[in-house]
Amino acid sequence: MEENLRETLLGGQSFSWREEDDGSFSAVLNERVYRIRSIEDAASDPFLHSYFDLDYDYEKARAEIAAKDETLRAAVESTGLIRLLHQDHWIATISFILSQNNNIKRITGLYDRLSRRYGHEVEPGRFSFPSAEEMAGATEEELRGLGVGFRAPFILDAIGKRDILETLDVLSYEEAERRLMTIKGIGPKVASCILIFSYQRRDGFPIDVWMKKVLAEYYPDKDVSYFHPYEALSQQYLFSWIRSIS
DNA sequence: CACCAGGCCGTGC
DNA sequence: GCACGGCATGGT
Repeated sequence: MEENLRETLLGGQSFSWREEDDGSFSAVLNERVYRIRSIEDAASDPFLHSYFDLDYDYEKARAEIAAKDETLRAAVESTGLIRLLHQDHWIATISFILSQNNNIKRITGLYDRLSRRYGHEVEPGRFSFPSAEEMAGATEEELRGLGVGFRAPFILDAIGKRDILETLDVLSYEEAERRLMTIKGIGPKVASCILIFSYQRRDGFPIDVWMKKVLAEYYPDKDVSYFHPYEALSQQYLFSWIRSIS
């Protein structure tokens, strides 16, 4: 089966990527614009090599997930190969604070507005997502004016507690989650997304409104340990699948 | 008009 | 500990 780059980039892990009219994908990351057509384009670039987690064997993981049960097999076969991105901590933190009680399309729009307002232009018309320092002068009124709504104070709290993000790598999942949740607007679901998509914690298992449906309907008598050791990747396949058939 | 979206917070019990 | 209402905004 083939690489599903669209699902990896646009399926809710990241809000940095745009699909161009010619079918390529582009994003402002690492102080430049990246444009790629396929995963092969990432192999020669050190930043993208890490970003796309190219050293992990996703074919093997995918095969083992598919062998677990019929639901996972259907999810894996219908989706193709998806990866878990290795994103910047700050970008992931703000992105998933924005994500609560929101939809992917609108999250992407808010991400763009924050970039245009507080980031800097690395190419004509292309703005970086702002660093915590670039956002440090933001006010609640300003943020609400961009449309973030009730998430404005959460973003301000994250700005003030940004140093937390540099302390999580050495911690256990539970301790890292606990520390992330001291930031307002970060609960278990948002924390799990940050830890998976930015800290390579493959044992996270985000449960949002879509996953509640999947678990209730297909795994009523199971708990998360059932998906071990592929909790995060299994979740991502199930998330993509349930949305595609709903 | 209602209900929903990659939920969380504050309150009440 | 768990249940519940509220929450900004835009789409259906």
